[in-house]
Amino acid sequence: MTATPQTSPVPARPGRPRSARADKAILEATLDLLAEEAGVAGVSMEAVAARAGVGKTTVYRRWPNKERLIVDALAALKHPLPELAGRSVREDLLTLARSIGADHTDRRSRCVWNVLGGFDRHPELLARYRQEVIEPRREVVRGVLRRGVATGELRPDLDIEVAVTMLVGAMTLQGRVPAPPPADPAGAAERLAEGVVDALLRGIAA
Amino acid sequence: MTATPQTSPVPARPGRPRSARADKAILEATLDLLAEEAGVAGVSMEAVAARAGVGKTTVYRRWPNKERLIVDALAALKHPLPELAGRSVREDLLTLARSIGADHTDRRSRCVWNVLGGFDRHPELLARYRQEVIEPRREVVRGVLRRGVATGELRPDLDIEVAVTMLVGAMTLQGRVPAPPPADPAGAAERLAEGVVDALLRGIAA
Amino acid sequence: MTATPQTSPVPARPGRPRSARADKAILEATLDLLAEEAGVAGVSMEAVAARAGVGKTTVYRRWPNKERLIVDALAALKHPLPELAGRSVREDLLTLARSIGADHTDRRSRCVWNVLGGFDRHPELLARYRQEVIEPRREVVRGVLRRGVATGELRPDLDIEVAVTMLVGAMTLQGRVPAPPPADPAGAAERLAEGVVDALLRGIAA
Amino acid sequence: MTATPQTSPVPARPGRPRSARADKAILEATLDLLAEEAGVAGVSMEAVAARAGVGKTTVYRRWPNKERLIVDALAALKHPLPELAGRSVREDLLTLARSIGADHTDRRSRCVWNVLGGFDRHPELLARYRQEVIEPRREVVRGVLRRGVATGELRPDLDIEVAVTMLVGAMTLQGRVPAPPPADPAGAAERLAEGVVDALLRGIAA
DNA sequence: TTTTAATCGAGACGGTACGTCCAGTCTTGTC
DNA sequence: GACAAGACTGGACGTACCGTCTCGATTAAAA
Repeated sequence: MTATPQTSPVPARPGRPRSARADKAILEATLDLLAEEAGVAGVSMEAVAARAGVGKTTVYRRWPNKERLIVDALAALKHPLPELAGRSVREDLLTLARSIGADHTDRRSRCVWNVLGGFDRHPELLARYRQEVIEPRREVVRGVLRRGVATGELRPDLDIEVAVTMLVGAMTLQGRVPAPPPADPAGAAERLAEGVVDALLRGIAA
Repeated sequence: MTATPQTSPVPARPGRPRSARADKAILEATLDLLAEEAGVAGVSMEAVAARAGVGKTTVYRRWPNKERLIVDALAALKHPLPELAGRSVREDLLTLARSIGADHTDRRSRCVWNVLGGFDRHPELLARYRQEVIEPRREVVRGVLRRGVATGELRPDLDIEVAVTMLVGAMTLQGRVPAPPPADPAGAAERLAEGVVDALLRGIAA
Repeated sequence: MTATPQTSPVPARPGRPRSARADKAILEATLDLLAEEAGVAGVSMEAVAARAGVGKTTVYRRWPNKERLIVDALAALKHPLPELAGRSVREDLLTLARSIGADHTDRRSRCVWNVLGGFDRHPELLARYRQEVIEPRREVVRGVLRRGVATGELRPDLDIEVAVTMLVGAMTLQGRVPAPPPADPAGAAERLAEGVVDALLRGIAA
Repeated sequence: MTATPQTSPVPARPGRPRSARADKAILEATLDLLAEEAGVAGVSMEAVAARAGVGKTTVYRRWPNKERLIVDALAALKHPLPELAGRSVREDLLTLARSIGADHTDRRSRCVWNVLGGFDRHPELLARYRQEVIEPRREVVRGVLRRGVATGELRPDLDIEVAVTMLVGAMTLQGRVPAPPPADPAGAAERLAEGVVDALLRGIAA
């Protein structure tokens, strides 16, 4: 039984409450700037504040520095986890592969990597990003694989972590390192997703 | 014995020749700074020049901007491509997986990603990096897979690009996204390499 | 006996009355900060409110801005006008010279000038300060001089304003412009007061 | 005999020399801003840099903070010491009184006080201003008085410091403290100068 | 006793300026 | 010419106050 209103343990902090509109405007502005040509480099606290129609103070009151702001903006950006049909391992993995692929294809999400890069100096930030954004996604994949092992669809001796990393790694890398991105990145991602899931399931050995 | 100045086919530009020592000192300084706690963020042209004991002019005479300098420094860092025994596909893939893993495990190489991130705005740089650093490595992997198909070790209908991406993606991601890196990253990388190659070869389906 | 509430011509506004303690605390805090090492520069409305244990609103409800607050604080600080014996012009002028000197010797009063400086932009403030603080003092000096003329102690053709300015100017300047202030500022002020009054009375010509 | 060029002990510092134009532009801009309606409060380092057409860095390279810059600007502003005829003490004192008066009448000089005020926290600045600007002027007055004593024009027992302070104090104060400044400040200053010198010479006693 | 209305503290708001740090360029004199 | 030194413009960084604006909680007199 939770506390009743009159005994609420969170008695509303004193002072003027923070503006929810400001919160939203700042995040929006950040994402906007991120999506423009300059990418992360185009995000400056001053620009964010200006575009959000907000004082710099208001930004700094909520986020202690640029990195933190960008991580939060990015976290707000991740596509929601997809619904899984649960009919077969193959179908579920395909759904997940597509979803992860989408997270790395669209204009704004691509720059997650830029930020992540700067995290060598902010280990606690990277940790937070991992915990809040990455792990939940990996966990879903793990769940599908575990279920597959249980139902006998997958090998009983499967190293789940390895399989997760292969799926996520392949979908993450796509469009980033290989030769000039194709004219039709979405189509390419789709084909890759299918290819990866099938290769993973059947193996590549003859 | 290299060509003496007077027989050089490049008839020796007038004025003082560029100092080879400066070139080296600058690259070294860049790598040093990269390896320090601040990572890429700690690399500023001023710091590089100062540490190299060189004027800023001298740096800018050779590299037009910070990104270019860092790419070149990083390129000098990549582990050389390993020798392949050629006895079996599995053995060769394992060798390659280890090598790629190593490229993303050690202190300095990790920050390649930071830089890559900033490349959305410098497509020609990303292209150059892909062409000079990444493609040669992918090509080696491709070669092994093609040979495997030819010898019948691998499925004849194998989608080689997909397989390359799975191998490289998995090894690239390792240690980056999953929960706090293990105490023994080198050992973990080794285990991952084996797991990935085997999963890739045999598939994960029952 | 002062007017009782019910006969008061100001029939007590509705709502909670202003706290007299707050008034005092704010003025005290201002003077405190003024007296600290940072001087006027150390007085910020936030610091005043904090030190007075009062909300910023409470300060701004009483004083419209920093200048006004500081003037009022300073006005509260001026030494009261001294009693004049009236036995001789010399004695009275000496008393006044000492009093004015004291106003410019002690730690907090010194900074009156700082504030006055900023008044070029607030002419109405300067006017108020002149009217409420300075003129009353000059008027006392004027009175003494007029009386001296009347009693025949001073020249009949004396330009009173000039004489006032000389006395006040000399005592105001002391300790401010000349080389490093003496170890014993009070003693120096005393000697200066005597010297000034005598030079003024007798002239410096042979 | 000073060092010849080739053995110069100041062998020209390495690097690009500082731009003399920038120096001048910055000082000009500062004085400009000082003279505008806002006075000292209108002088911000950003405004100075902008108006001087110069980067903020360039200002900060030369002056460590706003106070220092303003003092230097102000010092450059003082009217040059007047030539003294030397024919009589009265004439010379009158010349000096007028000069000092002028220093406190014109638009820009008035704000010297504002700045001086802020010096309680920068004792070394005040010291410098005293030494470089004020003392030279007092010294000239002292010289005239000493000469007067020597020629017998002034009392042999004259306390020179007191007389200096009276003259300087009176002329400094004029236009600052008394009731609203007259329509014709220059004329008023002239009349005050004469009145002060005469009162000083003859005394005010009957 | 219940309004009613101005007070209180706390603290968020949009701004402006501070003084610092780099990027990339330019300008010296020396080698 | 290249070199080291270092000045140049420009612009973002993160901090500190200004004067204004809500909040919820007192506090007294009026109803």
